[in-house]
Amino acid sequence: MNEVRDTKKILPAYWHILDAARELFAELGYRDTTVRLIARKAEVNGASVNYYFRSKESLYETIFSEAFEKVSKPQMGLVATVKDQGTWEAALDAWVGFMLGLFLSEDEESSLIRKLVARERSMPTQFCADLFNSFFNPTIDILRKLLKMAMPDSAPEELHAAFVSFLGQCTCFLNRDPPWDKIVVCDLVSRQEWIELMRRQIVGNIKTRLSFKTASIM
Amino acid sequence: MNEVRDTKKILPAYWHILDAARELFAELGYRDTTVRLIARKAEVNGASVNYYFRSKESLYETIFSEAFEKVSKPQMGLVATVKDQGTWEAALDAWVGFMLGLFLSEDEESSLIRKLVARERSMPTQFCADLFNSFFNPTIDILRKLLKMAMPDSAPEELHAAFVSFLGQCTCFLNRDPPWDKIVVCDLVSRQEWIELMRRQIVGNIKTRLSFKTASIM
DNA sequence: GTCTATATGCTGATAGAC
DNA sequence: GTCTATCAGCATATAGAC
Repeated sequence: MNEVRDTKKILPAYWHILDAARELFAELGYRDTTVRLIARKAEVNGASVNYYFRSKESLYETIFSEAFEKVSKPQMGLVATVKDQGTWEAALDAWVGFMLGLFLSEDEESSLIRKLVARERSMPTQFCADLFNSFFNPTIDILRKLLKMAMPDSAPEELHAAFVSFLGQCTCFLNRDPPWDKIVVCDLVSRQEWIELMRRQIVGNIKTRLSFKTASIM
Repeated sequence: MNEVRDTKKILPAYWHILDAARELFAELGYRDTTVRLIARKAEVNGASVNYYFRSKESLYETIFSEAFEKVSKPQMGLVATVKDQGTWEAALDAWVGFMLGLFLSEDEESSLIRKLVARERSMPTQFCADLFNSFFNPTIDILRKLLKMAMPDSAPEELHAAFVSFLGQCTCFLNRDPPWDKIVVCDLVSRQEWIELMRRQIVGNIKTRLSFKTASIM
């Protein structure tokens, strides 16, 4: 930790570049972010970017892996929830809450993740495979398991339909460039209340359907 | 009609450019599609592209408006369904079926629309506003009306949550660049069966919830 | 109408002075 | 470590020969 702080004092340019690049890659995507733009925003010389980071590509990789390294920890907590809890309901609540928190929160870390995932979804770079292996696949595998617990007697294609339904409702918050932001966010309530409302909406769908089924049998 | 065919004979280069550009814009997006690529694919000289179409931008506009002009007609049919039908159920079925058909069908016309919308959602061009005015806003306004009919006593934010839920489940099929395609499509059934399955999944959610509510009151 | 040649500008990256 | 100057490459677009 002290190491990091010391380096910040010794190499301010390095950190300025990293901060500027993070913001620009998130805002404009890999393609439209130029080395010159990064240098100007970081208030350093253009050549410094390639001096500290070998290339634009390697700079992106640094920012990319750093961002998803942070998020893999709370996600592992979700796996624990599944194992400890006998029922799927609480775990499903936690899973949807985790995803909505990641894609709807406004804090810097969540916003960065959301924007990077959104960019990789519509214009994948060579690092998209890493995103899948280290973050996305493990996360959605949890959802698959939970749905299998919730709907043990359903056909594979029905399980998959429920899976896509959940995923679609969570990932629709990824793209929020204007004018699309007007559609998926809600000005009527606070952001935190909106997350809660959507969580109840998404999880409520399956809960109601399953309890309805059970009620019909009885 | 004969006019068009005659022009195709007289100006084959014009149509070759249009065909090549349509495919490339859909596949690579506006930014990554270059005039040189279009010319090479159309097997014409590079200067011809700017000769027939004033600029790359104006060529994109031609393809863009042409694509969404075609799709506005069946969408108007949906408005008629809402007015004729006393109930919201059939109209909601039709609405979701229309969206899924547009975003999950493999025919050229649907694929083009889907890819253009996907590109405009993640990296909007100056024509994104047109897309909203002529196609997207009218279409989702129908959904808003239908949900208001289905849930007349719900609070505005609850209506909006249901709205986002529907939209999310339909729009998750927009981005299908590998490896994301593996997630939202289903190899277990035919594409047409998958559309039907998802339609029942999406509409079934709200139907069950509402009938459950009604059953609880009784 | 179709071609070659070229203008102009931006990209990532680097060589070499200080 | 930081700067200026510059490279090679590709972008859109156009002028002018044929």
